[in-house]
Amino acid sequence: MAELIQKTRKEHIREVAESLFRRQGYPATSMRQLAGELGIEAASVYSHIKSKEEILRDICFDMAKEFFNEAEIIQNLNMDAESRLRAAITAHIKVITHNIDASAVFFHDWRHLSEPYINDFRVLRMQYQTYLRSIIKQGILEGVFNKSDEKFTVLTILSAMNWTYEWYKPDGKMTYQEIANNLADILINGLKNS
Amino acid sequence: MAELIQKTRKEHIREVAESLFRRQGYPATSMRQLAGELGIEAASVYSHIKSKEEILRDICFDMAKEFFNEAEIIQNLNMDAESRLRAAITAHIKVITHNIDASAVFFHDWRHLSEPYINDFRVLRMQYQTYLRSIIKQGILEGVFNKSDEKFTVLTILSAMNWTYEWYKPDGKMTYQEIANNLADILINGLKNS
DNA sequence: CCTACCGATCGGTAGG
DNA sequence: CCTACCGATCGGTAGG
Repeated sequence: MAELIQKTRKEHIREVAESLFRRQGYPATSMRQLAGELGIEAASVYSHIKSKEEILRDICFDMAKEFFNEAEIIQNLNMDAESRLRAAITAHIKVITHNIDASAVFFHDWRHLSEPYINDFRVLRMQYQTYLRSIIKQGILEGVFNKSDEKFTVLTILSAMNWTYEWYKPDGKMTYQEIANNLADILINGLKNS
Repeated sequence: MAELIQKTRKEHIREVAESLFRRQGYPATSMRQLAGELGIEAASVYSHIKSKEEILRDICFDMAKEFFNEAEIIQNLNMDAESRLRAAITAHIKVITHNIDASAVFFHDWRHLSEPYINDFRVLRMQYQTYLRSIIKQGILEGVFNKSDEKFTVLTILSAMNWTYEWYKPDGKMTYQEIANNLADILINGLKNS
């Protein structure tokens, strides 16, 4: 029971932190401000967390986990490259739009992690690029994607997807599926052999 | 002469600040650290600038000016939509890659501007989107781009372009023209009526 | 461009 | 979860 309450409180801290970090960035957000929005004293926050960076760490690595969970599902399905890329884009946009504050922190503030965490983070990033690259490679083998620079292609796909957190509004007129499909239309069409 | 020296020193401060802000972000960079890299005392920096935020302001609005200078040239040329979009992408990538540190600050740290500057900044951003949108509209009128959501299309183009500062290396194997052309190939091909 | 310094605020701890 | 507090550091100023 005590554990249940503590977990809920910690999740609350996490949510408020995500919102503050998103709006102001990690370094510009103080523990006093975080505590203020929670309605407690700054020192009290430390009953639930070890340090300010622990919060950032949790946000960054939990987000990474979300992306990889989706990636693993897609990798284990039997699909042609075009369908797989569309599925990968949809899954990626789903994770971003369903965790919009955490996504902003994930993309912006990972560089404020200290060693060795920042290095672990960079490794995960590379692995995710490798996953996307395998889809592009499959498409080239299938003869459906043109043979442009694979690394550049992956970076372009990531670029187009990752900026979504900057403008996506949960109550906007586009659902995440519509965003993903439009994005997939442009990117897949753009990569196709004509 | 005194003015010339002062101007050079101010530019030096600006360059070092761009590099530090890029690596650490604006809030996480202290004036003492900036002074340290310049080889002077923190208090001495204030002989050349009024405040820390003034440096950020100069970086952000000078970058905006660069983007708009290019945009104005392109708007005044007589071109079909496809060529105009390619020119716009090339110009945009040129500005980013030629000011790689300042670009990172521009995209990351504008939100640490105070009023009224942050609002001015947002207005400029909207104007730039309107400019890109006019190109998309032209393309739809010409029947070369498909009739998808214009706002979304513009945001996608900006997304794909703006992430470049994250991975571009001046000594990498791709020139900025190659990046721009590859990007234009994917985006224009992706937007085309088939 | 420096020394000397300001008030404010930072992340975090001790001890209850 | 609080009071009381720590040493460190912040952006910036006075006065030369």
